[in-house]
Amino acid sequence: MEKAYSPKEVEDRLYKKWLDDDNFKAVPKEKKEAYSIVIPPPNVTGVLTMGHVLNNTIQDILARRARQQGKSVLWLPGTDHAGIATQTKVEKAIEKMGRTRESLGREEFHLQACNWRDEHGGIILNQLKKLGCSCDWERNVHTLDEDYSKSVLAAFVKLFKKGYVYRGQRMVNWCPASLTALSDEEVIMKPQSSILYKIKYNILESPGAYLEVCTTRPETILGDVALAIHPEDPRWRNLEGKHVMRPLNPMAIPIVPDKAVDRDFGTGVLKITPAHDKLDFEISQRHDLPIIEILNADGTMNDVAGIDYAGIDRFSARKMIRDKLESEGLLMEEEPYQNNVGFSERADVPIEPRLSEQWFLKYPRVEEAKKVVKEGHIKFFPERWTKTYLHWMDNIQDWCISRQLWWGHRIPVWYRKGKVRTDPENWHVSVSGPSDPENWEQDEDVLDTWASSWLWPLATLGWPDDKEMESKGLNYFYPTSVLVTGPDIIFFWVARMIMAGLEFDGRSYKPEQEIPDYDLPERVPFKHVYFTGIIRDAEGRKMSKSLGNSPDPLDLIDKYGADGLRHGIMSIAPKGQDIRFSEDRIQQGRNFCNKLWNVARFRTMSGAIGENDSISDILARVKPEQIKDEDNAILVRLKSTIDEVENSYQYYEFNTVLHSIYKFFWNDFCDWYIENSKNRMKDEAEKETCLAIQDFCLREILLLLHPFTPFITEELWRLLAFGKDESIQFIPPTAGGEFINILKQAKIEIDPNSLAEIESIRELVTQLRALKADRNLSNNREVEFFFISDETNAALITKSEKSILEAAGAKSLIRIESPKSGLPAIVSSLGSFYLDLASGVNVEEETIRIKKEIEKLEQIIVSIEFKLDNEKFVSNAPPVVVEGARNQLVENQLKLKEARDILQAITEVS
RNA sequence: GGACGGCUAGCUCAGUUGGUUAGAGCGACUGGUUUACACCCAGUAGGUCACAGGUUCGAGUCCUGUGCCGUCCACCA
Repeated sequence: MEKAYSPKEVEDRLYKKWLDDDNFKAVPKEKKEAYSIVIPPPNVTGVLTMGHVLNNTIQDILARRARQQGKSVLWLPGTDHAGIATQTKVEKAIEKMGRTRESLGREEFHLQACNWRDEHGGIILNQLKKLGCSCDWERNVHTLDEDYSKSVLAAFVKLFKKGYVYRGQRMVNWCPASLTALSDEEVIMKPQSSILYKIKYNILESPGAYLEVCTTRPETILGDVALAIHPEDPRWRNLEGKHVMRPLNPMAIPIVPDKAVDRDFGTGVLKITPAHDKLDFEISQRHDLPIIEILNADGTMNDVAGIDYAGIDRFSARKMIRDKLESEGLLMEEEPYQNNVGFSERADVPIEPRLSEQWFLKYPRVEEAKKVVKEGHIKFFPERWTKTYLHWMDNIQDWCISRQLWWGHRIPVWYRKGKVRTDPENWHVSVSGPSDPENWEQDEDVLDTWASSWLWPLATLGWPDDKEMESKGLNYFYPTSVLVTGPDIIFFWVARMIMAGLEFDGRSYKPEQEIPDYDLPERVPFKHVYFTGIIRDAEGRKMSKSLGNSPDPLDLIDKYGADGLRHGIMSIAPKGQDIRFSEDRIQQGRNFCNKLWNVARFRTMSGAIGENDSISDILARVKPEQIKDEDNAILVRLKSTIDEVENSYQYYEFNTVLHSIYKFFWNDFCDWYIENSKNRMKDEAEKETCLAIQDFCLREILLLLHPFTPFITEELWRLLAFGKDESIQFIPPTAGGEFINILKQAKIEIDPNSLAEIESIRELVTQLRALKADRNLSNNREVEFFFISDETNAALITKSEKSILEAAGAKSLIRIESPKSGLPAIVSSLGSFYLDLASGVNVEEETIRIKKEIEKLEQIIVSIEFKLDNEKFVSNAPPVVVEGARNQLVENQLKLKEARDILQAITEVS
């Protein structure tokens, strides 16, 4: 074995072997419990980010843990076509070749996009393999696959037939860069520094009189059709029914009363531009006002805006209009103003509210979707996200599902050629299209990407095709066990999947029919949702490509190994809290692997590997009469570690799981047990038992660690010959509940008291080491200690003498009756210990040291006495606590006495 | 405006139902290569648990309020 662990070769070799052996293949087996996870599909053309690393490491841990526990595991991988994002990328690529989307035409563009996807796509899947992800790759699904597309269209058709899908002219969020409508969720509000302009509108009926109107968007004056005032605002009592002159493209427009106007904002007068503002549109509907569009789809002004502005970008036009208003004396005032402007999530440009003809979805099963989460058929981890979820569900709005893109699932609606499209009489809606296609033309739009991914758990398992569902095991694997995702897509994806899951599962309920309670748990798409934290950089900023603050995970794998990366990221991933990334932690992950490697290396150097095939083989090598306190203690700690791990998994507390294992492995096993065994193994009689206990612990450590660091654990599993040809992947760690029994079968009784004894020995050793280190004697192994203690402790010290001498680095421990004068000393729970110093002690320093100790002890004693003197404490606190306090008092009083004796002994010298 | 989260050692964070003297890793400092590991070992220093009240025998932990940081939702032109 090499001195340092080198992951590269091991990882590539083992991953290939796992694939060759079909270890990740999901097979429905009626007798086994199913465990299933569907991957949150990454963008097909995306590359791995730290967010993916976290998210997928968690899924892999869960999948591997389940596999160890003998469950039949499905981890289903796949990718998302990511409509806008991918189309934008492809358009840019085409642009470089001097072409445009339009010049290619729809079919050619689609072909190009597929080529581009096939070329750049799938990179991320290979990156996941590097990370060690145990997905069933044969089941890989892409949202634009033929079967998946059929599911998407089928869902649309079903919802249409139930009346949940409708077409209509509505105010939508329009992205002038991508030239498509967006859902509300795709709009991000950003605070902006704008200018609030106060503009003069002359009142026609009262010459000389005027109203002042505030706006941040003076260019929309061109589309004004009215001014609105609050009907109960006393300032404008006489204005109802009068008119003002529109300051640009002059025309008389009415003043209308509407309660939607906020009297307290600005001047209390609102200009109405129905075509370009949501509220204005609603007001215009109430007052039967005309709608004047002044913008083109791409955000430039149109012909209606007038010859001066046509074709000019909205922001340039704003400046021109501001100047024009000023020159005409209509600009009363302008002041800097902070307001929120909606931006397109993808294109990052201000969106335009725009009136357009779109497809909308009224969400199905909203009430049931709330119920399943409220009643715990779906559990969120951490639980607090349920509140966010329910709040959104309570305020749910219809979903604009059509996109004016070419990359996606084309809406399965056909219109009769030459007829009015708005009349449903002329529609054909089906998955396969009309039988006489020559008489029809298909809707040009595609569906929102989320309107395909909301079917992910169902469609990847073959829904709605009976044969597919059968072969893919929908009945067996659905509902999936857990969904692991970020809270940022709780509305985009999680909520929608829940509704889709409840609506479609093969059985049919009419829309008005409630799903019976007993059926709800069977229809949810997943039972648990684990929300990860968001990974931030050292400054706390969200990692993003544009900031360039995200490290490339492959570089990290290269430097630290996949196991190191996984270990590092999991050690800093608290439950649902944002994560501040630092490469140091990944380095620690690598260091951990190296430590593991070396302890195994030490094991192979300590003696031949014996029968290690199974627990009983290992334990058969133990000679019960050779079991020492150290063995007892490490076994007790191993048991409690297993218990802690089992418990933490219940709550998805991965960093706690890892921390428990880490502490046991590093602090207890390596730093104490192994160090101690070096001495013990010199004795041939003890050696065999000691090695067997080492092997038993190592075996369990590897098993516990395997989900986190799969490669190195598998490698060592083979090197240490645990299980002849069997992979570690399918072996469960010893269950906490079985632990004692398994030892009993090997005739090993573990003594729980030994742990406390060993702990006090370890504590003593630490104090003795410090006693030496403070006098610059760390390296001197020839020192002698004198000690004073009672019979019980003296017996314990004698029993462990060899360990103590070895660990503390000393020649002898000599029991004495009374304090030694002139020697530095410490007070431990096992008695007071004096360091025999040949050269004289620095009395002054020693005095300060021991006085400090005395002071500390006195403080402790005072606080305990104070507590015990309080009758309310004695009568109210649980007896265990009171008893504990009394014991402490006695113990510390004893220590205090010893400390005072030491002080006296020192001062006697001087 | 509403909701949620965070504030504990220089840094990053643990601290599960209130109960010993508040912990870990990193960093700092001191000392160490006797054959597992310097990606290591031993030791030291470092904390008014954001602040103010309250409940309690007892509060980092529960309650109320305040401040700062962050996220989400809504949005007034």
